[in-house]
Amino acid sequence: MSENVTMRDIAERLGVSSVTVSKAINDKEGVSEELRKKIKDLAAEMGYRFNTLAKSMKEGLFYNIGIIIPERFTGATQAFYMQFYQILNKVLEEYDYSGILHILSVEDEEELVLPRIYREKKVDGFIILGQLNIQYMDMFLDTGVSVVLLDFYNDQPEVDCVITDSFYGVYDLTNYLIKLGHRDIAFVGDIRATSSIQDRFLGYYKSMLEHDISFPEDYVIKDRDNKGKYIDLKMPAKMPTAFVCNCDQIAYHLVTTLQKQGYSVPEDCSVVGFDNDIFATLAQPNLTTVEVNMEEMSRSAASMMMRKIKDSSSSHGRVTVKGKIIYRDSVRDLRNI
Amino acid sequence: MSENVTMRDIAERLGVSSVTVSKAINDKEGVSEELRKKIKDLAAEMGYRFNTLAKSMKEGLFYNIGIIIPERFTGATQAFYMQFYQILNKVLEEYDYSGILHILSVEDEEELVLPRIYREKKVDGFIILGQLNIQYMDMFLDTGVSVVLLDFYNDQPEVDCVITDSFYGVYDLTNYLIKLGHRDIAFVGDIRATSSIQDRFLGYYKSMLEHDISFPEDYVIKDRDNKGKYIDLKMPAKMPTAFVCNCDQIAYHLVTTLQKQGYSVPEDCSVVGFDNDIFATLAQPNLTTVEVNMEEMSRSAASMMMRKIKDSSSSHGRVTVKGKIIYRDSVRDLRNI
DNA sequence: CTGAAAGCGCTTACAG
DNA sequence: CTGAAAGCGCTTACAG
Repeated sequence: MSENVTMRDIAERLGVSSVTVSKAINDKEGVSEELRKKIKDLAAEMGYRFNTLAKSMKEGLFYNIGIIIPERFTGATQAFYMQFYQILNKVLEEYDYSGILHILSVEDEEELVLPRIYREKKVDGFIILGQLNIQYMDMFLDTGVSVVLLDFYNDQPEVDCVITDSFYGVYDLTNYLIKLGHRDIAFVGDIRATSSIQDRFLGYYKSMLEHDISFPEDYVIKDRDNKGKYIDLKMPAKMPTAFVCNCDQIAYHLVTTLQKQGYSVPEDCSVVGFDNDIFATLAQPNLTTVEVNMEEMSRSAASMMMRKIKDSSSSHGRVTVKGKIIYRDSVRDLRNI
Repeated sequence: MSENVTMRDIAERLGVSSVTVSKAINDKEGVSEELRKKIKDLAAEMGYRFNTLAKSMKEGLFYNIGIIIPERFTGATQAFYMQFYQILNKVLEEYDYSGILHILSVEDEEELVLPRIYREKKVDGFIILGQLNIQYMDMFLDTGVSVVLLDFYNDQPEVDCVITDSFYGVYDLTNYLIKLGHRDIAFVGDIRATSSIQDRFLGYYKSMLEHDISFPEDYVIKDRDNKGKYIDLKMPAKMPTAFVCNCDQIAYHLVTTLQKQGYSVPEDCSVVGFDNDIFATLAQPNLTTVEVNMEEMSRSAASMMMRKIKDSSSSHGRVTVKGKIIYRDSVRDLRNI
């Protein structure tokens, strides 16, 4: 039914011009209310569907945003970024935009291959979700397309990005542990892997410094190899009373590992995570963690992007969105013992 | 750099027509190899990017497929369909198509609101990933757009869909349990919830029938309420030696529940799942399960869709893709006891 | 092998 | 309030 009805078809049936139909349907002025209603009614009756493409052609706008996620951050066990994408997509809908996903394969990232949606001009800009290697980033920025980085940043302060407040998130969380009487606190994460893990470590470090607590070198526990693959966690010589993990997934692994070694959580060791993703509630006990506010971050990124599309010279720099500590059952209060 | 280079720009610089440029760039005949090379080189030099929109306008093709997932099947704990989407998207790329995700909200599904990408004609067809309510389905099919159902089907045999072979998958799995000496085997799943759960139940039932094993009524254990929310599992009066679960997620919950009640898996009870998703390896012990072949299913769905786009009268009906049993550690061999 | 003309379905800017 | 003309960047069908 209703194969390809155009504005012209409606115009002809009503004996008006297609310009008038366009004005009526787009709620622009220059049409009497009476005619507008007649046109809209007929459009509905004829099963008219607006053709965004034709509008795009005129305006040079595509009403699509490319969303790039490096393959490394996807896969069966990594739902975090896909969930992020989902929320981002919903927010873009509110601007009448679609988010076209592009998973950047490991090879394409290494060989600096730009995504097809770039080469074929299908999008007005790109939101990059998850840290890319530096050369790829540089190439991308060189093309001059509108780019917003989401959940990471690079060393150029003028590049627009939206990040979660890793630093203060972990800082607050570590302060909380210290307030509950913990002193022997370890950090789990490869502090060279990504800028956000680094910031989380620095938040932990600041809290420790402020409370004048020193810690041995083996209290910084590496959790992945150079390829980002998780490795076995090496416990410190002196067992800490609490572990600050750079993400919930590794916290989940840590809890399992500890329990296998005969430790109880939180009785023997407390564990906190970051992200509030599926692993936070999968872990037994459920994890105290920092919730990443994906919705708010998506809103920031989307509105940044919209401004950039309208004015490509607009620049916003780094925007930080605060997370929220979610208190659950993985931390023990050491004060009244 | 290179703001909006068009074929005409290239043509003017070379003193040829844009028709020739078009032919050269699209590798169509009618251009000398020499000229073709010159044109391609200049295109690269000028940073030319092909404008798919203009082509779309001429052809009436959008080179996008809408992928609809009901909101119910998404969320932090349900990575399965998002993973499916990801694979589907990659397969569509091979056809130079993009998959535009649309999460269908619960309200839109109930109020029969068609997605914006339908109303604004941004796609050539829809792949629906996950069972929708009947009225919505009917409305969708009534519009006449190309639709392929993925991972479910309805009662109209002429509607194209690609499903995993639930029936034989569970049938094989149950046979396997019986071969290992199990006789008291329960099924976990609401057999009215979706057609695939029903088929899984029937596969179980067929295997039981064939082996002439009867089972009490409470061996069919409901796992969710009418809204699809998981509920507490009610154990049968007589404890089975094995449970066949309709999916890995519920199998994971079952394992946890059993362990809390003091049962060991697989020593006291064996448990098998379906899907081979994240929950299969999250469960301790890891689950024996049926792997859904998302890649093969995506390929079928994509190629079906491509044929429908070329010839809207083409029809393929129900296509079944076989899964594979993945043997892990959640089943006990009862034979030599 | 090469290209002039027409058109895909809209919108913008202008004239009446 | 209403509409004729031109154009967005391509491609198709045809002529030379």
